Amino acid sequence: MTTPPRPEGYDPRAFEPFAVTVDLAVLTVRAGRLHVLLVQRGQEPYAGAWALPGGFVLPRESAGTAARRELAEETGLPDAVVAGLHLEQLRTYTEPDRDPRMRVVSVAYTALVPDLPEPRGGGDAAEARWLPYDEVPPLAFDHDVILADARRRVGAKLEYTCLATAFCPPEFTLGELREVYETVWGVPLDRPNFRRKVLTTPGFVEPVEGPPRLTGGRGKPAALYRAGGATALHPPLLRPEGRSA
Amino acid sequence: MTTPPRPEGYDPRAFEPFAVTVDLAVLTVRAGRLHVLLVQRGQEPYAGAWALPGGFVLPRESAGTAARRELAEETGLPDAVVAGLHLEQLRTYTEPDRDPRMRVVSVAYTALVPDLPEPRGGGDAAEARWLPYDEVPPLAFDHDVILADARRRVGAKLEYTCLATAFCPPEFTLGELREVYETVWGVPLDRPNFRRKVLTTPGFVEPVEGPPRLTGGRGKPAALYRAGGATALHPPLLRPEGRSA
DNA sequence: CCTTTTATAGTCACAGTGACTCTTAAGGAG
DNA sequence: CTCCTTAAGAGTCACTGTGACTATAAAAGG
Repeated sequence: MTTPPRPEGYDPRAFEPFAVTVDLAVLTVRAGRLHVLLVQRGQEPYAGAWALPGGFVLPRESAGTAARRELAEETGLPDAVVAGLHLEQLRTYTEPDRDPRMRVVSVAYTALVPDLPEPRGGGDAAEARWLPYDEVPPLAFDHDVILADARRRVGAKLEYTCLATAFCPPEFTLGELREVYETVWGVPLDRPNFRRKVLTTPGFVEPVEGPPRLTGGRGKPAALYRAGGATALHPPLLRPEGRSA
Repeated sequence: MTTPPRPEGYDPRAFEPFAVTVDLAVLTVRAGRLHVLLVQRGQEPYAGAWALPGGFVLPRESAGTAARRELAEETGLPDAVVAGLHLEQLRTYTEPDRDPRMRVVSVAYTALVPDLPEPRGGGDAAEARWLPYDEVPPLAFDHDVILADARRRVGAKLEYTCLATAFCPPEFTLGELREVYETVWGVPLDRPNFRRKVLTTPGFVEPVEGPPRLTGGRGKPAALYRAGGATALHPPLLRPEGRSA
């Protein structure tokens, strides 16, 4: 199955080199649905297919730096947005034949962003678009697997971290925050109970002093909050049932 | 800070190649203390220093395969043990200067094992030994960081998974299982409460039918259990306070 | 005006847990 | 043998957090 090991005198330069790439699963909640940022590939292999944004790590870059650079290049999102977004290493994908061209190891990242302006293509990407998660077509390489892993991870992290605020604009209502949970988990949550839980967890959110209003829709205007200082949720906010959807 | 990006016409082979390695943080509980499997390096750089076991990923190997191979080579642990152990990808370390020789990206794994026979060196490792976690000297490369990350991750995973059984032999007592939690978390747990929690969580452990005894120490002999079918813990078993030790 | 919609307040019962006590079954010392 | 120590295992009680649910407040639209 593999080349026999040569423990002593092993010189990695003697072998065909590895390339290292980053891939990004950028998620957002838009109109009550989970969306993913995808790019349409402009080159072979998989030219024309949709893929996660990403690309090669440069010789003097860390993978995290490369992730932000590639995201900016391929999607044209504003620099301030790219610099400030929550980026988290997900997993590294190393199957020998995952890229038909050569041996490529890819470090995948997950990013959570509030609803953002439409991106534009750039670099290797012919086009960049937000697609609803459940309308995503088969993706290039093993990106379907990466995306599924990212979704599972984000769902789990909502339970025991304050990460949901990363999906919201700087100031948000508890209704918007609840929508994040409902969208990612795919289950409706009880409004009063959700409110109680969030407000009694120290550091999850803090009230914004200004006029307790904001709207455009009907119903009583909601108070505004911003993310608090806490990052972990103790005790966690468990999703109903053991469902992993 | 980095070489300027060259979005189009980028050929990764034109650059100095990356090497890809795996590093393993193998943890066990021995005599009530957390231990780490370390090897003493036989070659430069860091010759003579302690390091996590690991090595280069071969051209036709996945990182997971490489991890098991390197572990077997460098520690001489029995094949059956290496084949059966719980191995989990931790994180990938990509800082450009983490290895003084060349650009090396390392995929780190965490493994949890029951108390095992003393390993022996082999391959690049002059010696292999179990060292108590809090007596670990400064390690080669960025292995201190990897080890600390592994420890934090394992501590967190004990809360919401059944992973603790991976530290135990196939049949174990609830006292041994509790010792795993106490050792990794560094806090004493209430015996009856721990017992109640474990036994009422479906699929965490299942009783072994045989004679409800085993011993060598004093005290009432404990019933034996083996790991159940569950992997997740709902609801989780939270450690006292929000301590992350 | 009434209806609809959403936010916010409050109630009640129950499950899970922390803190604790008590009993049982071994080994060791005398 | 008896008594002491040690650890397993059974059981109690009070409190916290949560799920389910009801009620009120404040907006928009007919």
